[in-house]
Amino acid sequence: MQKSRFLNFSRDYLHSVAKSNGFSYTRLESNRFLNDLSKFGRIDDARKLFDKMLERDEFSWNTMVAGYANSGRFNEAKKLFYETPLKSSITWTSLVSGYCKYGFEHEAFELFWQMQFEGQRPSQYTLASVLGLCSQKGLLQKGQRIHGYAIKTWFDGNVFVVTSLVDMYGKCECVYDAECLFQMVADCKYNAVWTAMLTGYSHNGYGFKVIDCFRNMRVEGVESNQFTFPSILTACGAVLARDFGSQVHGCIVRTGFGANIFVQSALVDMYAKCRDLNSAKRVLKNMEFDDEVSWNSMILGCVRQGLGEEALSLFQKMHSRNMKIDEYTLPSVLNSIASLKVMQTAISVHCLIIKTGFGAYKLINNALIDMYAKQGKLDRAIMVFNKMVNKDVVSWTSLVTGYSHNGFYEEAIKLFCEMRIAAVYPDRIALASVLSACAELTVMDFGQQVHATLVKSGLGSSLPVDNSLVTMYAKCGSIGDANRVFDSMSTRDVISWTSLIVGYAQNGRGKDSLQFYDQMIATGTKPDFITFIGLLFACSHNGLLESARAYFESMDKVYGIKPGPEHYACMIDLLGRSGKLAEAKELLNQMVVAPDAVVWKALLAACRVHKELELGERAAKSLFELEPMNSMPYVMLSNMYSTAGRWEDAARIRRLMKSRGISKEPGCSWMETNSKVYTFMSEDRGHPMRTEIYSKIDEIIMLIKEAGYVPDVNFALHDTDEEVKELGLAYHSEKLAVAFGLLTVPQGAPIRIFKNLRVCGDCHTAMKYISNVYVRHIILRDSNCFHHFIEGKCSCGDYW
DNA sequence: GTAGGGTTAG
Repeated sequence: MQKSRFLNFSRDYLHSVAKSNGFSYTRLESNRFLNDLSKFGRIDDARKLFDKMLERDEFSWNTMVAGYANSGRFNEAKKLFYETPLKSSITWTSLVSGYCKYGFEHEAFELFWQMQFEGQRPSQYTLASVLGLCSQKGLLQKGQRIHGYAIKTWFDGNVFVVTSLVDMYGKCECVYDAECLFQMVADCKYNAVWTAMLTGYSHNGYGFKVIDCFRNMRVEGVESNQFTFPSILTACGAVLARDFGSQVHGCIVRTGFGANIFVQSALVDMYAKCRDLNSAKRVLKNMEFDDEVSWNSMILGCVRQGLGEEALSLFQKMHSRNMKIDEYTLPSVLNSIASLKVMQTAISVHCLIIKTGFGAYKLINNALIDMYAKQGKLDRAIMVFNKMVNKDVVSWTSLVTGYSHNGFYEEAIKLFCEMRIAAVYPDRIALASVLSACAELTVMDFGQQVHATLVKSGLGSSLPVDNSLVTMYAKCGSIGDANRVFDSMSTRDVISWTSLIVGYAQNGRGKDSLQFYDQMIATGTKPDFITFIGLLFACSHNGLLESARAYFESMDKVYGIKPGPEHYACMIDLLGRSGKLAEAKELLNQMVVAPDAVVWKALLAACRVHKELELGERAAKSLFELEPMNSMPYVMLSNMYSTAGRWEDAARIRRLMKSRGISKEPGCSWMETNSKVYTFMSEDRGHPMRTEIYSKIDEIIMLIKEAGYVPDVNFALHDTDEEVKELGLAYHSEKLAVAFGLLTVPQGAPIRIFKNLRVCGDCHTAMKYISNVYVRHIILRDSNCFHHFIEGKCSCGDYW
C-alpha cells in the first residue's frame, strides 16, 4: 500500500472533471482548475487549459509561470514570464521562488536584485523564498544581506519573514542571531517561528535547548503541529532523552498527530536512537503503511546496537515487501555487513547497488569502501575508492582507516598525505585515524605535525582525537607529552584512562599505571576489557604478581568482565617471569576459553627464560599449528636447544622451518635524525658511515668491558667458538644503531632507537653500561615495550 | 522525518 494513493485519486478526479467539461468554464472556474492542475504537477494539462482560455487575467499568467517554475521547467517558465503582459511582484516572485526551490543560486539572486531595478517590491513571500535558498545552501553572507534589506524595507517586523530569518541563521550555524530574532517575536505565539527556533537548536546539536524551548512553548500555550513534533523528537534522539521523548509521544497521541507519517517516522527514529528498540518496533508495527524512512531508522538503530543480523533481516524484509530501497537504507545495510563478515552478502548487495543505479552515490560508495576494508578486502575497497569522482574527507578517511586496520600503517599515512595534496581538509575523525597509524609506526615527527595541524585548523579537540594523541605520544616514548595531553582534556572516558595506563606500562612505569587506575576508579569511570589487559601488562613488566592476581580476580567478580585469552596470557607471562612455571601451567589448564597463540607465546617465552625445554616444546608445537607461518616459535625452540647444547635438535628445527618455507624476520633497528630514517641490520656493512660506526663499536665494547660488562654468549646462536660468538654479538643491529647515535646525536639529547623484534639480552645489558659510561639517555623501543636506559638502569626493570 | 569515516591491547 502506498501513501500516494489519495494523491492519485485526486489527480484522476481532476483530470476527468476537466476533460468531461471540455475546458469550457468561466474565467474564475478555469483559473481554479489551472491552479489545481499545476499544484498537482499536471503542468502539461494546465498548459492545455491555459491555451484554450479565452480570457486570461493576471492570475492565469502568474499561476502558469509558477507551475513551470515549481516543476523545474525554467525554459518554459522564463519564456512565459517574458510574455506576461502585466508583470507584478507576484509574477517575479513566482520565478524567483522556483529558482530558489531548485537551488539555482545565481539565477535566483540575479532575478531578485533585478526586480528592484524594475521597480517591483518584493513581498514577504519573495524574502521567504530567497532566505529559504540561503538556509538550504548555508549562504550566511547572502542571508545577512537579505536581512539588511528586510530591515530597510520594514519587513523585520513581519513574523513570516522573521521566521525565515530564524531558520536561515539556524541552518547557517548562527544560533545566537536566530535566538535574538526569535526573542523579538516570541510573544506573538506564532507556531512556525517556535518550530524554526527548535529546528535551529536541533540542527546545531543543542538538544537540551530544544527540550527547554519546547517546554516554554507549552507554557506559553503555543500549539504544536506536525512540523514541531518531528523536530523535538529528533533532538530527543540526539541527546538520548528517551523519557522526555516518551512524554512527547503521549502529547502527540493526545493532540491527534499520531497518524501523521512524518511524526511516526520521527518517533521510530527517536526510540531507535535512544536504544529502545522495542518501542521503536511497536510504533513501526502500528503504522498503516510501510514507510521506508521509518524502516531506515529502525535498521540504523539495530546497526548502532550491534545487532547486525537483525538489521540485515529487516533489509531483506523490505526487499521482499517490495519497499523502496533508497540512499538512506544502503549505508546502514553496508555497515551491518561490515560488522558481520559475510562476503557473499556483501557482493550481492554491491550488485544490487549497481543494478538499482546507486553506484554513483557518495555516501554509499563511502560505506562500500569501509565495508570492504573491514572485511579485509582492501583491493576491492581501493577499487571503489579509485572509481569515485566526488571523493570527500570521509572517502579518504575510510580508506586510511582501512589500511590501518589491515596493518598497512605506512600506506595509511601516505594516503593521508595524498589527501592533503588533493586539498581535502582533514577533520577530527581523519586526524584521530592517522594519529593511530603514527602511534603504530612510532613516527613522532609526523605525529607532532598532525598535532600541529589540529591546533592550527581551529577544529577544536574531541575525545577520540585527544585519546589518539595520548597513545601516539606514549607509543613514541614521550610519556610526558602524553600526560600533558591527558591533563589538558576537559572530559575523559575509559579509553583516555586506558591509553594512559598502557602508555605508562609500555614506558616501564607500571607502578604509575596502577596509580592512574586508582584515580580512574575514584572518578567513577568503569574499566573495560582492554583496561585490564593494560593493568596486567603493567604488573607483568614490573613483577607485581600479587597486584596482578587481585586485578585478575576483580575482573569478573567486581566488573563482570570474563577474562579472555589476552588476560590469561599476561598472567602466564607474569608467573613465568616470577619463576612460577608450575602455577602458570596450572592456570593454563584452568582456562575456560581455548588458549590462543598469545597464551602459548607467553608460555614459550617463560620456558625459554627458565630453560624448561619440555613445556617449551609443547608450547612451540601448539604455535606451529595455530600460526603455521610464524617464524617465532621455530626460532625460540631452536634457540632453546642451542642454549641447552642440543645442536642437533636446534639444526633439526631450523631444517623443519626451512622445509616449510618459513623464514625468520631479520632483526632490524632504525633511528630518525633530521627527518631521515637510518636502518641497520645485523652485521650490516652497507651504511655510508660504516667505518666510523665499526670503530665506534670497538671503542664502546672496550670501554664498557672496563666498566664490568661481560658478553653473554648464550645469545649468539651458532655452534662456533666463543670469540666468533662474541663478535657476532657486537654487531647486532641495535648496537650498530647506538654507535651511530653516539656519533650523530648531540650530547644531552636522548638517543631514540627502534627495533622490530625484542631486544636481545646481551644488547640489553650492553645498553645499560653504555648509558652509564657515555652519560646518555637511550630510548629503545622494541616490539614489546620501551626501554629507557639511564645511568646504567633500564625502566623495564629487566622484565621484557 | 532517515544516511557514510574515528579513539584504548599483547
